Amino acid sequence: MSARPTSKPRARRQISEARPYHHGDLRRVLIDAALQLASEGAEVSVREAARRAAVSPGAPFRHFPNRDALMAAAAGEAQRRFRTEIEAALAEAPAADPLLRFRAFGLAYLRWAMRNPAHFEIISTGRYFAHGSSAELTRDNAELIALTEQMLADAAAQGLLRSADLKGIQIAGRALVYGFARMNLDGHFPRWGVEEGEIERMAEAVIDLFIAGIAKR
Amino acid sequence: MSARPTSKPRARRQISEARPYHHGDLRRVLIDAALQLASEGAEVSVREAARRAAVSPGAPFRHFPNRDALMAAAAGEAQRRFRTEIEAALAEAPAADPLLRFRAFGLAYLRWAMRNPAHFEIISTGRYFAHGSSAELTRDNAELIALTEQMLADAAAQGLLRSADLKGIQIAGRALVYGFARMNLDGHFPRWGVEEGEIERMAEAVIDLFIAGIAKR
DNA sequence: CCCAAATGTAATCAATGATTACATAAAGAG
DNA sequence: CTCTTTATGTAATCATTGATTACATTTGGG
Repeated sequence: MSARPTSKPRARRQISEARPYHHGDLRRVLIDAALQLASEGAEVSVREAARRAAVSPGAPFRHFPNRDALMAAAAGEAQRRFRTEIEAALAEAPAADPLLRFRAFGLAYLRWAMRNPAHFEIISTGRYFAHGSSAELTRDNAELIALTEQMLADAAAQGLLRSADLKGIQIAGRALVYGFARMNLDGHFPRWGVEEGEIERMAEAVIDLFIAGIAKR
Repeated sequence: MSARPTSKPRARRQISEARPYHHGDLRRVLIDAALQLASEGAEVSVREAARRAAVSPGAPFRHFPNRDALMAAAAGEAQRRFRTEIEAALAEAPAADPLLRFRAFGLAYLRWAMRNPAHFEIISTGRYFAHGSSAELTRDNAELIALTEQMLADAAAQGLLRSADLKGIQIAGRALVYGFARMNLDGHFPRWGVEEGEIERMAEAVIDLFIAGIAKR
């Protein structure tokens, strides 16, 4: 799947021409263009992606059956980056304290969402493609959720939690970070956008407030 | 073009003809059509709204300079209904207990959002129109926020809160309900959609969990 | 009564998602 | 190496949509 049989360029006609007939890896370039467009705040259109790839308007449809499929692929790529960042943060968090790990998860989540709002929107919104359409994305997301469930279960086992309603805590936690991230990209933090660090500090405060709320003391 | 219509029925011109040249109140009808379309899950297009109003595709632009303006007007209408419901709920809540009022606010918020997801999206998303474009909507929203701030301030004054970080609590509360509402309409509650009451019960549980988290005990 | 403003229609444009017929490059069989 | 097959890109085209412009009709004030 991943390894293309990198063939040796036997016919090197493309060097002489400014634009060879066959694009190197159009699929990847289109995905990157879509992510790029999204992060510029622009409408993501198939044609504009094709334009950026210097390719005809119909070419993308050789790689994606429709616009949604392109967006789903872009979402998959974004999700992969998101997950990488989460896991990196968890790798640095102390293995012993589930609540600290929970906190690290939430911080990494919000930090990525603050810094890549358009990518976060593509992943989360279900507006670009039907959410069930990408099995990979669904599975990937389910694994992240399972991670947090495990942390909460560990915390409960260690007697760190005030309430036994783990499901409720988990939903509330998800809603909290999701809501904060979406409020940011939906423009509900009007004046905070100016100073960059302010919003991330607020995110940290909100997460700490939540953890303090669920922790036994 | 033989018989001229009757002399001067000031307000009742549309009764005789099947479709009079002038629509009764096209502006209102277009707004309703837009809301109707949204709640059907369809794409809201100016043309479709015009189609539903049995009017030419260009007619809406006599009432709204562009699509965004129509959506902003629809959002204004939706927000009015939202606020009406919130205030009705607050009117029934006990005046003395700020935390109970806070809870009633959250419940009414989520209940409305669960039952009118498309309307909630139009209000919140900033995707149909620039959020600052409708001063009325901005002011209206600010007043609702001020309401919750007042409740929290009252609660703090009565010594009901565990933390003194009112701003943090307020943002967290907003993020919580906003996130829950958006998770619902973004399709993050996959299997819950089937049974109607389940999701509202979960909403209540989440709100209670939050209130328990911020309350002194 | 008449005219000006408001409001609707018809025609038209540019952009977009999508499809189809055709062109060209790449890969493999012989 | 040559020939065929398949993957991939182009060109042309279509329907839909937001938007604009010229024109038509109604309404209401002077």
